Amino acid sequence: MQKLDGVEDLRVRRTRKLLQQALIEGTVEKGFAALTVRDITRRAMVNRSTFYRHYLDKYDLLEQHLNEIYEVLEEGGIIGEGRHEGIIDEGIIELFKQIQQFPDFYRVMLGAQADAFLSQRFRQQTQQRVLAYFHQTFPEATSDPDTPPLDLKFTTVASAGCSALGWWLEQERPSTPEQFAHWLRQLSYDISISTLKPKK
Amino acid sequence: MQKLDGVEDLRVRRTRKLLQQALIEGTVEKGFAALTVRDITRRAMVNRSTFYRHYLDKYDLLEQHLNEIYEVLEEGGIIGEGRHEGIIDEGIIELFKQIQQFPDFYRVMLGAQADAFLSQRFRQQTQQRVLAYFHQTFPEATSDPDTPPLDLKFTTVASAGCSALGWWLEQERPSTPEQFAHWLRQLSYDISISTLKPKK
DNA sequence: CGGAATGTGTTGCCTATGCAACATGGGAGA
DNA sequence: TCTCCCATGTTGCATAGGCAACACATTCCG
Repeated sequence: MQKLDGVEDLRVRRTRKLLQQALIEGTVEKGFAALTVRDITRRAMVNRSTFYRHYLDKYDLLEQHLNEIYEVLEEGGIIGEGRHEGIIDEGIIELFKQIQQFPDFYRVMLGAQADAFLSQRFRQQTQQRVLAYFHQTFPEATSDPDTPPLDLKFTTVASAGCSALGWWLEQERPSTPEQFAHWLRQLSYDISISTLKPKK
Repeated sequence: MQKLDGVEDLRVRRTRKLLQQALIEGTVEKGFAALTVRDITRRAMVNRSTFYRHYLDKYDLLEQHLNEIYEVLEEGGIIGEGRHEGIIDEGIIELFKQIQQFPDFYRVMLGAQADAFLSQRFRQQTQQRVLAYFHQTFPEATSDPDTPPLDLKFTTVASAGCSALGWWLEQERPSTPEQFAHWLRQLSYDISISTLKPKK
């Protein structure tokens, strides 16, 4: 429906935002599994039939919400077009500042009381994106035959990043984004990136 | 437009709620005076022209929001039809529980950094309502000629109640609604109500 | 077992809202 | 002073979304 300009209509953006918000809040309250489409639409003050004009079901809503989150990150130059160092230092710092904009979202995705389904989904997506990002950035990279395969390294980095993020979100007195980015860089750089030879 | 059933349309309720919410948040951020209709509608994700389908201007929005808040309180039996003791103990306790549902609202109305205009408006409205309530509840009440006139007493109670509420909202470790209601009862009861002779 | 209750998807019609354009007015700066 | 800019209100037309009703699947309970 209205693929092209429909996205620009204020009503469309508002409806989708309300539904996504209700998805997160609802998951916090009763968990993703127990959440019905009715619950979501009631909370969002959106008619149930309207839900189906945008999404196939609650899984589709989740999926699209994830995608839009990633788009925000990519537009911010955090993943994707950015410079290579970008993802290591300034990029990660930017990421964390972004995260502080959506605290509920990330808490449900990664925090201590994260929803099981959402958390798994998020990590899967993140792994895929990180893999794609590295393959695009270092298209012909190779690693020493003695070391683990590249994909294993990337996957490990992505997973470690998610877990570290979850830990960070739960700290009482969180360290600064800068400090945390530095730690994360140390943790991940040696695992995988140091052995790469960027083709550029 | 659509006075009767229009109120029931989900879109209408949603739009009004979003605008009222944006009013409060916007006031917190930059103050009521500096807030423009554009600011409000942008934040609420509502078209500016739609704003004027519901409200005359930002003052009208504020006025109607106040009225709806009071309606909620009255529906809850806190003011109005309630028993006389209602407003003194159980009623006040209920009121405070209600208040904890709209923390932002009351903080802007009464808290330490309250907006000057909103705060004044709210106190005015509250005084009027309290006056009307007492006159309706004790239609023929009289007071000792040596003591201050009834209206002065009522006004004082209303004002004191607002200030006490503001104080309560700013406490780090807020006392329970029950405890606070008890204090407030002691403060206000002797001022005015103790000398009344309810007609009913 | 059988029925009541509840959730999921879907459809057609009506309406609230978005959008674009306009006139108006006030404030800031050359 | 004369612009330029921005906020306010207002309007006509296009459309997203509300509502009601439906068929169907499911759970639950006597």
